[in-house]
Parts: sequence; C-alpha cells; structure tokens
Amino acid sequence: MPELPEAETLVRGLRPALVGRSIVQARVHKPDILRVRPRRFRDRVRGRRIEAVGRRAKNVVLLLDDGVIVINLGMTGWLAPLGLGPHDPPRPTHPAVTFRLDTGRLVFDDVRRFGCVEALDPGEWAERDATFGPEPLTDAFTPDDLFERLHRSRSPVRSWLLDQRKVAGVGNIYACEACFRAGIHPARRGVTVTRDEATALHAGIRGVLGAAVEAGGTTIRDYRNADGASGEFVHRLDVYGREEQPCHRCDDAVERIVFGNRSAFFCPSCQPMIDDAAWAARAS
DNA sequence: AGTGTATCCTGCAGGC
DNA sequence: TGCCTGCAGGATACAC
Repeated sequence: MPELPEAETLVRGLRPALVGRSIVQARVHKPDILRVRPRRFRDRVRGRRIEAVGRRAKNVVLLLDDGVIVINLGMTGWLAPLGLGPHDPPRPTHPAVTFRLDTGRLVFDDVRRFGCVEALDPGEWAERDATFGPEPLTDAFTPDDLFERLHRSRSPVRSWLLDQRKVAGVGNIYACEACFRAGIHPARRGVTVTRDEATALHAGIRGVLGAAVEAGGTTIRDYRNADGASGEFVHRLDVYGREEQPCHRCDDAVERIVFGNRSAFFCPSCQPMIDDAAWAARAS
C-alpha cells in the first residue's frame, strides 16, 4: 500500500517522536516479518539509540548509533508511536514487532504481513541502499537519465516504473498517475518512449509524488500516518481507481486493464497505445 | 539478461 | 445469513 509519499509522510510524523529515544527491547509477535531468527534480531537492536529517522524508496529507515533498522511496509504495514506524543494513534490491530523504548513504544502493525523488518550493520545497509534506483525527488533523477534507461527496455512502462532498481519509491498508484500526466499508455514498451515523452514522464513522476507528499499521501483503504490520519491525495487522483469515470482532461471513460498481475488505469484517448508495429511504422 | 507469472497473507465487497 | 470469488498500495522466486 504505501509508496514513496506514504512512507515519507509516516517518517515526517515519526521523526520528532523517535529521534533520541533508545530501544530497551524488541518483542517479535510475528516472526515471519523478520528475515532472521527473533533472538538474533533482538540482540542486534537491544540498547541501541535512534539517531535519525529517514526514508529510502518505500522503506522507513531508523539510523541507530550502531546499525540500521530497515522497515519495508509492504501492502498494509504502518508504524504506531505509542506514548510518545500528546495523542496516541489508533490501537494497532495486527502487531508484528514492538520496540519498547526508554519512553513509550513503537509498534510495527501489518495485517497481511507482506512487510519486513530488518536490523542491518552499516555495511549491509550500504549494499542494500545501492540496489535502489535514484530518488525521484532529488537531483539524482534527471530526464536524460530516465530516457536513456527506459528507452533500452522492452518492459511496459508501468512495470518498469514499479522496479525499485530503476526508480525508487514508485508503486502502482503513482506509476499509473505519472503515465497519465505524461500521456503515455501504461502498457507501452519503454523502447517506444521518445525523449520528449520521457521528459514529460519525469515531470509527471515528480509532480505527482511531490503533490502527494504535500497532501499527506493517498489512503485507498488502510494507509495511516503516524497520527493515524488518512492521506488526502486520494481525492486528487486522475486515473487510479477511477474505472468508467470521466477523464479529468477529456471526459472519456477511464479504463482498467490487467498486466503483470496488477491493475493499470488509464484514459484511452489521452494515453493511446503504441505497439511494436505502430512504433516501427512511425520510425520509418 | 530481461520479462512475465505465481505466490506469500488477511480482509473486504459484491454476487448469489 | 453465509458461502464463494475477486481484488488490494509490494516484493521475490521461479519459468522461459
């Protein structure tokens, strides 16, 4: 569920509550949320101090005085700071890991348990960090770079955008929205995207992610920020979840198709399909 | 190598 | 009411 804007919103809410706190002990309620045995995990985090709270791709990153906790929220994961501010968020319903702090506690709550909590040493974290593509809201992400790499791929653009090694933090909602903003059919092969279209896609990705961060993310069903509040960007989506509703640009009906086992939403008029044959004809 | 599919898990909505 | 199917914001292990 959470993509870059949702993880970023959560991080911004957690930061003031968590920086400077120490982890007294961790309790693992659902061991399948870890990648190591619970005992090993507990040993790695016990007694550590939280120096900083950040985000990389869709992950919440707790920088410790010795090591790093990386939390992948999966589809339904969120972090509840309890006893750390004036108001508590709603009570977690499916706690997977609880960090008992010197003051209060932090609960990783995850209904579907697709999330993952890891305790890495600095070297392991550097390795992991290097597997992610550029952060789309930083200068490391440029239109030229996007074009050069996308143009070499035969993947559908939507699928390419979901690959965290290509661009960090983009998920299904914002991939669909960015394609709409750029006028690119989500199933078009990367190789068919022109330099101008890649520039528009770059602007679309940045625009939609930036606006969604400002709006506190998108709540379709489960997403909650650190206060337990919903994300308001759901009201500003152009195509995602809007099957059969009028396109905000041309009034035609938004369509839904499935590929890569996931729904893609698009406007058939604003985002015409260009397949290999059409691409060949256009190139000649 | 690079793409596409199936799968992990739970909850909910809709059809009958 | 209850049972069934399909669907969900992610990531990855496989098949080709």
